Order: sequence, then structure tokens, then C-alpha cells
Amino acid sequence: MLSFTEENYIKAIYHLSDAGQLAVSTNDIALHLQTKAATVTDMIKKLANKDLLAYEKYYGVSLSKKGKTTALYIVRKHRLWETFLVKKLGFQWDEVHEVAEQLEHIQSNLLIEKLDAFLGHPETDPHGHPIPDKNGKVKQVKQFSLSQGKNGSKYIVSEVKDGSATFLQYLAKYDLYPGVTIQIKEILPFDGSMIVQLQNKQKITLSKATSENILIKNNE
Amino acid sequence: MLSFTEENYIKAIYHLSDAGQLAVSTNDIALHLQTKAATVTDMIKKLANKDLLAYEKYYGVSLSKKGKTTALYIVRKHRLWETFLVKKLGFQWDEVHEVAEQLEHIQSNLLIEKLDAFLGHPETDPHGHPIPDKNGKVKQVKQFSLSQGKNGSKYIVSEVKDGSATFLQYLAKYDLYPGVTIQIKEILPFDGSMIVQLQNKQKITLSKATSENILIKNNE
DNA sequence: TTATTTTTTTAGATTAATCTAAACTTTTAT
DNA sequence: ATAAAAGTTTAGATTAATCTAAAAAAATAA
Ligand SMILES: [Mn+2]
Ligand SMILES: [Mn+2]
Ligand SMILES: [Mn+2]
Ligand SMILES: [Mn+2]
Repeated sequence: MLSFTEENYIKAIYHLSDAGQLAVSTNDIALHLQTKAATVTDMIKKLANKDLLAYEKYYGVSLSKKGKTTALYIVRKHRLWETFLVKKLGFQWDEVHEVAEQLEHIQSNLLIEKLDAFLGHPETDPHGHPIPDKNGKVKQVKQFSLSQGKNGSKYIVSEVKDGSATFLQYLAKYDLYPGVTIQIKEILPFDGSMIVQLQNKQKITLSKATSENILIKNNE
Repeated sequence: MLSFTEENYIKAIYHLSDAGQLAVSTNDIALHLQTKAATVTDMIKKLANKDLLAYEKYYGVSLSKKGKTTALYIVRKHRLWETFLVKKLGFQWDEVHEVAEQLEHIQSNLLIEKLDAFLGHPETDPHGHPIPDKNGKVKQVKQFSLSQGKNGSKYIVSEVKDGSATFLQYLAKYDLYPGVTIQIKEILPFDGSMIVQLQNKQKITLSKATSENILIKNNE
């Protein structure tokens, strides 16, 4: 059984490696976990001994099969809890992350399977992130940045990239959540901002930076 | 902020001291937490330094006001989570304790207030234990052991003393949960066992040991 | 291709929680 | 009242997670 700390390392490496694809450097991990490189070196040695990752001195780490499975389960727990907090307890979507950071470490398979069922086996969390299933399978959605959308087209918001509370609160003001349909009404060339129409017909202007952080999918 | 370990000590001392009344010995704590007396001595010194308890060398500890408040909040969290697991997730009442032991350490006042509201501000947990309110107030019920009940009388089951999985599973077989009404039909003098009638009119025999571990209240 | 900068690792400490064994204090029994 | 037993504390180690500072390796620049 892994400690909270070990679990946090595995999850950090998973995210930093883009779902276990690339190798991750000591410094990247240290930065992400707000710790020091020397600490990371010690920890990755330990995780390598547990066969959760492959470690090549001076060249970073990459998750093993076992490491990926472990990471996916932690991500599954994190996202199920976030969904619970928003859907059942009435949290705002910008309030859930820190709590889920704690809840993701609770050890009980029964709990997670029952929670999953209670939530109706959701496929995405409140931020549109896919929830790995019981077997660690992640449903991939064909999505792209709103900044790449075409003028006049309708799309469904699928995910938000920036998870900061301020950004989430800003989007919440317009009920701009994953699942809602929007239409691009105008794209302003000089600064890349765009005017989009919301479900309630209201039109709002989104900066380039904002539209880049909203992912959308086609509205078939 | 207290560590999990510190919280577990405070809660253990609270329970062992009968809600903070009596002083508790080093050995009692060690036994309860399945650790060694030397370890306990170290920890209670630390907790004394944090003003959570008063420690007199060789004479045990007693919780301070602050210690009691802390304990009550942990107990509140534990029991709210147990209630959630049974009422919302469909756990059996013998399956919740270990999970609640973990969940009780999650730090988020917002979470607990929302969970409390979601559950409809329950007054007792699945085992009939009172849930301290937001301010740490515990509702006391006038209750006594079923073994003290009078032949012929009807009572409401209010609490179970023994929390072992086997005992809880045994009672579950007869739907003998807090809240159900039972009537004592016969008390057998030679071994103190009794025959009680359940809500569904079924009659079952309970040993003395069993009836001593079921608490009841008057059925006004 | 060397020198400089950046990154990573190692060495040596520190804090929290735990243990065993020995010393000490209190309680109980003779 | 003394001796034995029981309970508690202290002393000294250990493991996990962390840090700073120094050494080493790799990457980059001159
Ligand atoms: Mn999150
Ligand atoms: Mn999320
Ligand atoms: Mn419990
Ligand atoms: Mn309980």
C-alpha cells in the first residue's frame, strides 16, 4: 500500500508525462509538487524499487504499467469525488479541487464502486475531464480549443484547461460549463477575441486567452 | 493543524475517558490504538504542548476544553460519513467503520456542513450513536440496556454497543436496527435470554450477552 | 572543444512516529 | 513496612519525508 506522498508523486508523474507517454525530469516533478529536487531523487528511487516507474539516473523517470494503473485509479477517485461534490453536495466547480486532493487517497474499492454507481457512472468530472473506468480505460473525446472554432459554428463545451478558481468563477458567471452549446458570432482579428452566443441567447466577448482555455467538440 | 495520528489520539482519549470525563492512562491508550506505551508517552507530551490535554506524569491525561472540541468534531465527521455510506451509498452497517476511520480526517468545514445538509442533519449514525452538531453539542437520549427491559413492554431500539462486524451482521439478519420497535415476550430466568417480537411479528430468542449490547428507549 | 550554466545526485541533518530495552514510579500483596 | 508486580517514562534506534549545501553530470554557449 502506498503512502499519500507516494500516490501524489505517481499522479504528478502521470500528468506531467501526458498520461504516461514521455519521460519526466526531476525538476519538473519538484516544481509540480512544490518540493526540492533532492527530495524527488530520493522518492523516485523508492518508487523505482517498487516497480512503479523506470528511473535512469540524470534522465528522469517514466511510469511502468503498474505505475500507470495506479495513477489512473487515483485520477478516477479524484474525478469521481469532484463530481460527487458538485452534483450531490452543491459545491461550486472552483471549490472542489483541494478537497478531492484529500479524498483521492481514501483506500476502499467498495467505496469507489458504490460512489460511481451512486453518481450514475459519470464519464466526465465537473471540469470535463474524463473519468477512467473501473479498468482504467479513459474515453477519448475529439476536442479542440475554442480559439480554433469557426465563425458562425455551434459547438459543445467539453472541457476547461485552466483550473484556477478565478477562471472557473468567471466562466460560472455565464453558465459556461462542459455540456452547454455555444455559437461563435464574431472573431475579432486584431486581438483574437471572439463574441459567442450562449444557450440563453446572451452574447459575450471572450479574450483569446480565454477561448484557448476552453475546449469544445462538434455539435453533430 | 493536527496530523492523522494526533487526531486519532485525541479521539481515542475522548472515547476512553467517557466523553472527556475521566483521566486516561498511558496503557489504555496504547491498548486502544494498538501501539506501545513508550510511543504514547511521547505523543501525549506533544499533545499537552499543544494544549489539547493536561498531562500529569505517571497519572495519565485528561482532555482540555480545546481537546474535547477537537474530539467532538472528529466524532461528528466519523458519524456523518458512516451515515452517508449507509443511507446514500448502500453500505451495510458493518462495513462502514474502517472507511469512516479514514474519512474522518478529511479537512474541510464546507464539506462537512454540506454533507450534513445533504443527509438532512441526522441526529444519529447507523449504529444509533449521536452525531454532535456543528457546535459540538451531543443530544443525550434516555436509554438503557435491553437486558433491563420488562417482560411484555414495547421499546424502540436506540443503539448498539458492540460494533463488531459479526454482531452487526447478526442483528441485520433480523432487521434489528436503531429505530425499530420490539416487544419483550418472555424472559428466561435460568440464562437471562429473552424472546422478543420484531416489527414483522417474528419472534426470536436473544442471549443475555446480546440483549446487553442492545440499547433501547421507551416507546412513549 | 572548452568553459559556463543548468540539472541532478549525494551527503549530512532534521522532524514525526514508531519501536525495544532499561530505568524509574506507583500500586498491590505479603 | 517491605517486597514484588504493574505501569510509565527515558534512552537510544529506526524509517519516512523533508531540507540545505556540496559534488557530479549533462546541456549549452562561447
Ligand atoms: Mn481537481
Ligand atoms: Mn477536475
Ligand atoms: Mn465507526
Ligand atoms: Mn458508528
